[in-house]
Amino acid sequence: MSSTGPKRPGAGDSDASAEPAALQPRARATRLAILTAAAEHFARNGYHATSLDSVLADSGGTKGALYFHFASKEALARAVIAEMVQGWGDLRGHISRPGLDPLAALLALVDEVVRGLIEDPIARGGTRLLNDLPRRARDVGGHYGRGERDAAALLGQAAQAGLLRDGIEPALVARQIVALIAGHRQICDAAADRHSLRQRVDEAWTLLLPTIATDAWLATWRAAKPG
Amino acid sequence: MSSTGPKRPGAGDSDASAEPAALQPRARATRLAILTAAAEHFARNGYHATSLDSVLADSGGTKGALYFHFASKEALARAVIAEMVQGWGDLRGHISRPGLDPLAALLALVDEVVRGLIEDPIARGGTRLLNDLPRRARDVGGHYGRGERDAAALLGQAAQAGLLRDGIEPALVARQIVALIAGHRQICDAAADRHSLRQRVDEAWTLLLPTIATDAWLATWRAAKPG
DNA sequence: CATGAAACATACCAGTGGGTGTGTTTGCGT
DNA sequence: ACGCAAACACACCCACTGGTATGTTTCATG
Repeated sequence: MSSTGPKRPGAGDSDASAEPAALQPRARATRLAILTAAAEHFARNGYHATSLDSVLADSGGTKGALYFHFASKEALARAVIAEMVQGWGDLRGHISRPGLDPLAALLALVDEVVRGLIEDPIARGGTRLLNDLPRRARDVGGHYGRGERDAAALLGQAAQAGLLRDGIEPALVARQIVALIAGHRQICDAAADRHSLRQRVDEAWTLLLPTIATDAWLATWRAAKPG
Repeated sequence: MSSTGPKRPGAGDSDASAEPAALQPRARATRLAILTAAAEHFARNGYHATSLDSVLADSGGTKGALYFHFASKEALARAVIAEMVQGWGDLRGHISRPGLDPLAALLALVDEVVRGLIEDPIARGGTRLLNDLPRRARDVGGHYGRGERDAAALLGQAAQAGLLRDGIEPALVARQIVALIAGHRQICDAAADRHSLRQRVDEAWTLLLPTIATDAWLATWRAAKPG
């Protein structure tokens, strides 16, 4: 009971992601192992159906290691989401290439997101947690809203660059794109066939792009895309 | 242990929905009360976070009543899904009005589905269960696939009636429509604002319909729709 | 090499929740 | 009225799980 013990990073105050950044390399490795194993279990069985014991069995860690790094199961889940969000943030810089118009950048961004939703356990677990976590524990609507704003920003730049048809509202289209991805991911997940996500999103683009983009942009795009 | 007891409808064989249809009116009432309360809890907290004690407290029933009608918690959840699916089946007949072209019928069908996703606890709980239920317990991809086939059928009729533009593939568009609805529902649910679902789906139509429907159909549609 | 904190390991606890066994009421046929 | 099954009520069980308390190892630092 005495508070003479060391202030453990996970059991600290109530902020979501402290990340003391003073972790020894071994600690970072075990933390990542637990986080990844947890994300995989969350992606497969959801939040409540995932037991910490099973996660620890897969990760090779123990209860002590877990509760040293994370204050609770909920904090562990939030850490998975935070890791996913950070990955999406890093993705922005990874996309920007010179000579890439805003619309093509949006295409590339979505492609990377889809890639993560298929391959990356963190992204797969995180997206599922957005719906499985109890309401108070998830930043309500914040993550989807951010995706919508990011897409709307790129679409706004595309509109100013004259790449979009007249009357196309960036915010509206952005909402549809995010919903499309979320919906297809959900359907693929329900069918246990997440690899078909790429094809479904490609089909969505073939239907959506002629609606929003100018003929000139479509011509250059069709000329540039493989196949 | 002796098998002299009555064969209880829920605890019967392994088929999903026996529905003995010989239930006394009181039994049907309690069954529906439990089913509805369970659907509400499933919709709010998901499958695993829902305790049978809490739904029984809400429904007024007891463990005895529950396990008389349903063999297990999983069977209860499957019954909610089955009820939702049956409601969607009945919806087909409820839509068909004379003088309604296939495309308008699709619009009406989607509108009724959206209405159910906002108001009907069975539909709200059932859709959530499609993702929360363990994989073996949910008809993998069957329900979404059926929605896609239904939409594709109506779009096929619309194409044959000359209501769609050239080059529009019914199956492809149907997949996008189902994904759109599923995605928007998911986003609205995450934001705890399910009433905005109608507006979001309306926005999707304003973006999608000009792409797939002929100008003639759009003219009559814009003339007929309120507002 | 001593020392204290960081980074784990292990045994254990207490609440919870799905499921069961048995008793009790309701309703229907005769 | 009587019997019997349907339809429920209630007490109980126990496996499981998140969390904790305490002991043990690793590592940086002087």
